[in-house]
Amino acid sequence: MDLKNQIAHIRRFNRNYTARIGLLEKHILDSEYTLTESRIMLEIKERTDCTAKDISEGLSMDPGFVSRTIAALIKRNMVDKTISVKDKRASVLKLTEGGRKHLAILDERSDAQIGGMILDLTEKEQQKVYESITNLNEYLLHEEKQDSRIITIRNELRAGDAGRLIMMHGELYKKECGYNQNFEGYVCKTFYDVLVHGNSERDRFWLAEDEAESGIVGSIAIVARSDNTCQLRWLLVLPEYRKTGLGQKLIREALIYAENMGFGKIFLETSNEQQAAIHLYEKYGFTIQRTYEINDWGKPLTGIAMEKTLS
Amino acid sequence: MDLKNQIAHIRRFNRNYTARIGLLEKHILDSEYTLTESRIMLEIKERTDCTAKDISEGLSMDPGFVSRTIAALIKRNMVDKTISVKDKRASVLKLTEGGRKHLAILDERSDAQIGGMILDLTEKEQQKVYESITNLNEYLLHEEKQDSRIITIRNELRAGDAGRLIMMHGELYKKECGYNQNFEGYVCKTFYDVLVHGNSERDRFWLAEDEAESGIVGSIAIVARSDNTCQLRWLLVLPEYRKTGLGQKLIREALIYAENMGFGKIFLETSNEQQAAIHLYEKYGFTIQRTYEINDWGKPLTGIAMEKTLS
DNA sequence: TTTTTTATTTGACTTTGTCAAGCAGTTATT
DNA sequence: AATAACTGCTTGACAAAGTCAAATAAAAAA
Repeated sequence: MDLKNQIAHIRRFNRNYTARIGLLEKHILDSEYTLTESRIMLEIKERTDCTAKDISEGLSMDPGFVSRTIAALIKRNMVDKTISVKDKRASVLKLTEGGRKHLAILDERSDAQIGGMILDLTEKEQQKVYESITNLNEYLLHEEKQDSRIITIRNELRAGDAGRLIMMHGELYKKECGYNQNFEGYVCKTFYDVLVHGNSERDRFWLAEDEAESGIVGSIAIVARSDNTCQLRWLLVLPEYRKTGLGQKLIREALIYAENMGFGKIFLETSNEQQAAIHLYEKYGFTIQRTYEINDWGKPLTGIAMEKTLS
Repeated sequence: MDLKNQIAHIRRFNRNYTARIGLLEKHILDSEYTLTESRIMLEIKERTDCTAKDISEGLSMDPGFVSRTIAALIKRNMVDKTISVKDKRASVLKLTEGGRKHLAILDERSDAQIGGMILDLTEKEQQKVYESITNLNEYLLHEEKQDSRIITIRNELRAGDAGRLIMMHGELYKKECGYNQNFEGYVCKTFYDVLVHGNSERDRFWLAEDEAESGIVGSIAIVARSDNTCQLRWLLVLPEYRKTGLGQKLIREALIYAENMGFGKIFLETSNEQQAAIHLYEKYGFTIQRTYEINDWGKPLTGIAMEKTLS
């Protein structure tokens, strides 16, 4: 991607977007209070213990201008001012009941406008808009991604999921362990086995998805291997989602299911490089049964078979 | 995804982004000419046969104000005005040499600013920014995606590619033909075969990528099946990229490679539902050798084996 | 304590934007 | 063709928004 091209693309977007948003904002905020007054009230509402300085810095306005505008708002009984306890030069600004009411009206109108922009989009398009905005927030504005990610887990395996899980395995194990494409090929085989020769009544997948992003962020599955024995497979959690308890949650779900389905034994296979996972498995009652050599994945590895008796 | 939440997300972005961009713009455009003057000159530059009305509408400014500002620009020799041939009330505005020079300087500065915003991003992040902006352009501003998509074809199969191709096959054939997951499982098997048991010297992949989007948009591969015979596999072009000649290009690349590698015969397998593909294959010299039943993919299909002799 | 810095205010501006009236040319209607 | 309605632009009179410099009083640093 050509840098020059990219810059032009961004600039064009900036011009159009700011024009559009500016117009909307103007249309909405311009009521009996001027745009600037409304913006200042908004700022007061958003900040705790807001001072005049906060506003002039936050909205990059002239301090004198801010001072005057606030004075006018106080006169019109939209804002209250009390001298700060910490610093007797400064005053803490608060909205009055009237100020809050006014903003509530603007809020509603603004919500309606934005709502109108995304209402006729399909769910998928809305998702894309959300993700795009998150990206720009992160990369252009350097805003922290808020941490309140909502992860949902679904059981149904949909078209493309198998491929995506293979892709995730291939990419991740390449990146983190340096495995070669034999490994991805091997994962293909495991999915072939379960999709074509599996037992759809007893096999089950758990796929974790982040509500704010498209795609799978974590997975696990139970595959029946005999009447009494099942295998735990494809435990994977994307790096960004580790240390959140997601891995444990997936294992717990899988174990509960395995017990409920009446399996007496559950086993899994991993390698000596997956120490974090092994500890997790041990925590949930798996013990190492045997080890073996793996030489196909680009470097010598020790395969580890673990097992747990179910009640 | 909660609508209320989404709206709040967008609004927060709007506020921050317009504030940021507005500040940048102000800083840059505010030279010896005021922001408004520069913006008007920009508008004149962008439009062909720009009139005062175009500007007042395009930038949503008061006609009177525009008139005065233009008069000032004319006086300072940045803009020329000639009475329109079509309408003697209106005047066509053009930039003078000086106007163009001035804008060129601003352009450079603006480019530098935007460049600064994306310079310390990784290639992948830049790609994400580009895509995000394209999305917002399309979904929020309803700008047409420009059609000048640049498609590049690479030969190297990277980690995750196999999984992605399986995913694409699974999703697409489900959506377009209603195939079930046995099909995706079957595709897994084919990738297992080539990744683990294939001949990396003779097998080859062509993966088409859109420069402006991440991910693969089309694929094809040659797999050696004997010394003399190879198979054409995984021809796929995403719906949005069809009718662009991409499919043909992929086939041609593959055929040229097959000939150069000294294969005497090339064959492929498809089904009766892939009529468009079959026509393409026939166009490139493939003929139907035999047909057979396929009953595993969710509905009865006729498998079709095609073959072509290579010189 | 003295000096410097900081948060705000005030006065004197300039720039930007708005509104209404008017003029000359264009289009529509009778 | 004559009239009316409309349109693109201009102008005057204002109002709003924003800037700059100086002043004040409290806080922080030397």
